Amino acid sequence: MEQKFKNDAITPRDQDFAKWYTDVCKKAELMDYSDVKGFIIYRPYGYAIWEEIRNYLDKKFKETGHENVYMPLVIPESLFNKEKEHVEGFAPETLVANIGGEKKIEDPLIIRPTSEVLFTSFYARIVNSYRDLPKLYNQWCSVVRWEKTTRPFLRGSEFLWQEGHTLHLSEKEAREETLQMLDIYDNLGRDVLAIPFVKGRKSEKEKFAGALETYSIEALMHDKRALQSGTTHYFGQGFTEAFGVKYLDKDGKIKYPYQTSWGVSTRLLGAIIMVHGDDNGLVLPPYVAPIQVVIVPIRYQDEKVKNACEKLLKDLTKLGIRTKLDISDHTPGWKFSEYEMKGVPLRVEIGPRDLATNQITYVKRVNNQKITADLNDFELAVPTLLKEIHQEMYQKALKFLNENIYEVHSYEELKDVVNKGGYAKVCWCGDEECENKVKDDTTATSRCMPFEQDLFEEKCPICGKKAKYVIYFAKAY
RNA sequence: CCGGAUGUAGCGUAGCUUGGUAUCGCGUCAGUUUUGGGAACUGAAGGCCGCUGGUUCAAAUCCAGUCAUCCGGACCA
Repeated sequence: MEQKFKNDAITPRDQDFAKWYTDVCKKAELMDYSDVKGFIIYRPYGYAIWEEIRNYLDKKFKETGHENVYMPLVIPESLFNKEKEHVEGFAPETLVANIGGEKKIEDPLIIRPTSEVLFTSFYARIVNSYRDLPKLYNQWCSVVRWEKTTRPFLRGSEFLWQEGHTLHLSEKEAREETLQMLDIYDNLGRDVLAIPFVKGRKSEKEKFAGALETYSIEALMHDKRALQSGTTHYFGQGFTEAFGVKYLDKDGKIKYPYQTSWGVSTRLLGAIIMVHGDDNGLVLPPYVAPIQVVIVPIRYQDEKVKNACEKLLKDLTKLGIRTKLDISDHTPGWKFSEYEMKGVPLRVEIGPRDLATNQITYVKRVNNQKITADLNDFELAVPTLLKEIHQEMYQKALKFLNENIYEVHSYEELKDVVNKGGYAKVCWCGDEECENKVKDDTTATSRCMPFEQDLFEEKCPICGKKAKYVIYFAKAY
């Protein structure tokens, strides 16, 4: 049996994690490669996951007063060059168009790697009065970064994301916005993706080009490497001054607004795969799963089975549960494996044997637990099981995260932790030199400084100077 | 961008050393019997051997270049 299906088997997760990852991406039909390096095809099953994330976030954004807009794909190079730090951060990875029709374009067009300058230059034209603020804009789009090393979802030359860009009257309000959006991302993990994050502020070295402060949520993958999963930035007035965004305030003075930006991308799909997946393939958290429940009939030609399946499909769909009834010619065993690989959270088996006692069999993808229950109780049972599955997945991931955070007290310990994987929680002096040293010695980088700054050591274990911040170091994607 | 590996049907592969028109399995299609953990039999279809150029009477095979993917490093969401 095992021999027979060797060809399309997924590489075992702990044998070769990278290969396992790409196997899952392709075999669960999330994506495919295109003809251009780093540009992937989002297949319906993968794209649907992104749509669920988008639906959830879009609702949250609107609830907090944001509006969607759409900005152009291209930025004139001359405009892009206006903010020095920002340009220096992105210049090495831009794709530039300089031919239009058959003529050379004198001011070449940069395919947006992010849209700070587009938003800011637009804001410069529409913001004149304190009455025009705040401006709370967001856009769903794709951006292009000319990456050297690419991997599906984790690092692409083009990726899908949302980018929020806001302007505020006061520093306080802008800082609150930055943290509010970070919380929305954190809640997305907790309530939808079943992914717990480590969150906090980035060091000077790791913050976004042009930002005064960057915050991030960081997930821990199964191979114990960190994945930056979302960022929010506080810009202060750097961009608004550079682009001349100014308004006349109540007091008759000309002022510059305070700015933020924030984004999450299709990289989250990578996080879902690498946090929850196992040797049988994908394991999807119920609230983003394109198919939440799959009904596998056994002996579909049996009238009783057919009727029960069709009724259940109809009733569950009516309840708003994304349900699929697979009546294809494959054997039940094939279907079991197929939907396990595709990570469907809950499977329902209906056969003559079940129906004889008016029962159905539920199987949870996350732990393969089988539950036999009365057919008529589905209305309560299915939503309850989905919720349970979500909780179990979250708790499992949380346990894994907590087991892989280590407070370290010496440099040897720090190196040890990051080398074997996981977060080293360090009392750090704040000097970039120490970050560089860790990176040189281990390739690990600082991830973020948690909001709870309970220093547990006097001295920085890297240099021996006075410790100022609690910070996480880890090897990251 | 640097180092290593790979590219033959939808997938996994044989053939390459020593040039002669491509092997096998899975999948696909048709039919029959099947169906509680990846069904069986019979028959059929499916190939610019990644791409471009060179050597040769002849290239999957030899040579050069190029593109893509994977792994490791440097760089970044």
